Amino acid sequence: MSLPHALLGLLAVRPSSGYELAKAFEGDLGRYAWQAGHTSIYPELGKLAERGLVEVTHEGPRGSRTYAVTPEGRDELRTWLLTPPRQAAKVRNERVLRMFLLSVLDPADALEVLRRITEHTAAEAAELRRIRSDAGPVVAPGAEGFGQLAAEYGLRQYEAVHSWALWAIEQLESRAAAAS
Amino acid sequence: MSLPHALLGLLAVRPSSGYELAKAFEGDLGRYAWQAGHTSIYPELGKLAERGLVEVTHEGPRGSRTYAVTPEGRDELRTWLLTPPRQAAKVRNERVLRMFLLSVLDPADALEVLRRITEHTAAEAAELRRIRSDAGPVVAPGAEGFGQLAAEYGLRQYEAVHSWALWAIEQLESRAAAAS
DNA sequence: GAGCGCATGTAATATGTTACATGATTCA
DNA sequence: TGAATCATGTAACATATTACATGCGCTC
Repeated sequence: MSLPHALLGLLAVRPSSGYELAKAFEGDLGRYAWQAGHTSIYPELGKLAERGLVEVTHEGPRGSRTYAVTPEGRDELRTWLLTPPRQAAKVRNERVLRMFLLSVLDPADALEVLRRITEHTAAEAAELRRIRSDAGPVVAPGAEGFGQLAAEYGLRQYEAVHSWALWAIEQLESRAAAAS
Repeated sequence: MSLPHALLGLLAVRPSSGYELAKAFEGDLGRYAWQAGHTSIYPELGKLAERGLVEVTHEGPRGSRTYAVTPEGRDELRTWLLTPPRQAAKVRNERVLRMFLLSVLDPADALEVLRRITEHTAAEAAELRRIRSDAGPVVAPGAEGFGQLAAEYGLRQYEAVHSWALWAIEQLESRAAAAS
């Protein structure tokens, strides 16, 4: 259960309201690492506050409450990040599941899906490269670290899947040739 | 909710008992794509059987029941695989979450974790390459497709994370140099 | 003042995890 | 015959999703 740590991490970057945290999960975070909706975030913030790991530092308009990590919360987060997970963390990724199950389709269908994957991953990677070159070299020390980490991860991710799909297509085609 | 489709997919490769399916999730599948324990598998098999997507084809010793996909189940699986997910599938991956949150640690701690990541991913990738070369070229057409897909995916995955971690280390070090 | 986005929440339902529970078969 | 593994399941608890619900504040 990593939601509390995800929240501590986001709040360690910048104090935020539950609403802002929910937005964060819709971006790169939810795309590559962890997702959560506001209906799980609000109760979890309550629990973290009870445990003294976060606190409300500001109340704004429309009943908004800005939370920040406490020193205890920062300790907890640091310990969690520095302690290697005892067991290889398991994963839930529907995209990858779909990829693996392609082998049960007949070759024509599988090829069709694999081609879609190569197109999609190429487009996403190109977009990330474009953004990166627009942004220019990273200078601001410490700032924006999070988004940069995510973007570079995403780029390598799409490249890896792209290369995998090309390999899979080649396999399928060479098998088809061998069978004929 | 992808568990039913994961089960249909596994059973489409080969009819199996709930116990065998549970084992499958402990391997590459659970490592890269989707995890599930036996306590969710057994009830789900029951539901799939009720919906007519799988059926018991054999009862063995120790009360074991072998399930197989029905034609309806195969249709359902094919439709699911060929229909692109309307919305970008979200992800739950604790390892990636940990990677992204590294930016909240102080540089010395972050570097330590990043070095561990480079070592770990290099070792895993090397292991996968070793297995691949042991296995020799893939010849059996159709057979073993699943494990091969997973192994090649895993290899590219570890290479991607390795390269990402090296990039992140470089970033951190150049920032440290700029700040001094 | 109408509509949109901000901002928070609860309730019902579904799903997943942990702990508990049982018994058969195989192999040393 | 004792231990390990096969094989299935239930119950209690934790967590996540979906639907519902409310109201403020800003902008046109």
